[in-house]
Amino acid sequence: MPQAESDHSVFRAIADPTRRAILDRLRQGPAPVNELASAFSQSRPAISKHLRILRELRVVSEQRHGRERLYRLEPAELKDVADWILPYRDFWQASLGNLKSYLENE
Amino acid sequence: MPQAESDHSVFRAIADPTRRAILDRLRQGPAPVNELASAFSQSRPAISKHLRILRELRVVSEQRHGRERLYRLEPAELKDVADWILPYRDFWQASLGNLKSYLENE
DNA sequence: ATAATACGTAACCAAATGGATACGTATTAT
DNA sequence: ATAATACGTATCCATTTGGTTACGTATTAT
Repeated sequence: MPQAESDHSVFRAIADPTRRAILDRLRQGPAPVNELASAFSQSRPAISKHLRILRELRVVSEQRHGRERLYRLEPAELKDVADWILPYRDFWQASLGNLKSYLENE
Repeated sequence: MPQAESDHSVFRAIADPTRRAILDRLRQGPAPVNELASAFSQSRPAISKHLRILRELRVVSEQRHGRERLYRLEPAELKDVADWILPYRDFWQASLGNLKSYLENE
């Protein structure tokens, strides 16, 4: 039964490099779809699909403005990622500490 | 030309919930494959494939010990994720700040 | 009223993903 | 020497992913 339980977490959202780039761009402020599409040398529908995924996971919000749709960063959901990664921090800090000790020939 | 440039970043590695669970388990110490496999109700080869991906991205290391292979967490590469997410922190803190102001009826 | 613009969606497709089963190999137990 | 154990890998398969082109619709410009 090949079924991956279709993970709809924000981890999937940021797995794609294009979506990460979109989010990075949106950190500098909201943008309409065309601007994003022209920035990433992909077709506009492709970007639309990425935006749909980000929308459904609440990582961005859409605000219609005339015939444009402004996409805005909604970083709250990204906190899940930060929370997940936090405990690992101790580990690589420990590793760096060990390396430091080693280099200092302690 | 459907080619996603086959992203081999650590973001792909942690996109899968099983792999995240494996990493979470390894935070408590190294483990042989069978222990991991039995923990996740998947076939052992499936876990082996996940471990291969984590190995190739240097998120875990393998240490042969007799006929067992101990897998150990190597969290250094996860730092990329932490570094990427860091700038977003300002955003959701700002959002929380706004919410706080709003609730305090400022 | 008509044309142009700014999107979303549908349909389609190749490649990647994630799983299973079958098999091979090195190491330990008997 | 033989059997059991602990893996990795090969092969296969269904589903998902990420892209395309074609098309429809709402809004603005002429």
